[in-house]
Amino acid sequence: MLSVDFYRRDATEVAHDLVGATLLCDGVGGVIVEAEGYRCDDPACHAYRGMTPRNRVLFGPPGRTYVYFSYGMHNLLNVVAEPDGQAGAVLIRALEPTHGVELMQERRCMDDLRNLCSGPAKLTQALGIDLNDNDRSLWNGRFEIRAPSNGDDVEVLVGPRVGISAAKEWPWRFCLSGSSYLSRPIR
DNA sequence: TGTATGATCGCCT
DNA sequence: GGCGATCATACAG
Repeated sequence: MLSVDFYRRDATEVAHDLVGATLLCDGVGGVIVEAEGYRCDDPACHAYRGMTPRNRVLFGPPGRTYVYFSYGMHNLLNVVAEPDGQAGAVLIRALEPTHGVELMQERRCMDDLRNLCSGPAKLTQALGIDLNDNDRSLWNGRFEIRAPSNGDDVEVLVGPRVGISAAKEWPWRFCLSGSSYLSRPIR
């Protein structure tokens, strides 16, 4: 189990270190194979233009969920991560399904493991995450993030983030090398 | 009160 | 590779 201090660091560092960890929601989930960091000094970060009702959780303590609704139909899951006095988060973009695969297949209406959690909106659908899961603790109840087991050799590839219009080139997307469960390949 | 805009996905060509 | 779906949010007037 990761301590709160793990999340009390720069969001880009936390994003890097979350690759290889296991994310579970009510026991359903898998290994994080893709994550992106968003810091408060970053034009693509929701916290960049100050606090609003939607993003207020970004300004609260690290180690909580930030879920928001996008494109009129998708929920996206973040983990709040920042040093004291800042605001930032890690977008969880893809999982390798390992726990509760059948349930995820039902929710996604498909069997293909590679398509179950290979995108930020796919994985929230597979794990049954919606706006009600915003601002939840990672230590009480529904959510759990387990560190990679000791000795696991995690090779992480770095590249530009996906789907944003600002700060496109900043290399704050982190992927598990060789994974076939990414939302898209990394160059 | 009105309008533009998405940290996307899946289907179409 | 292109595009439509579909609506909460943010911000301007």
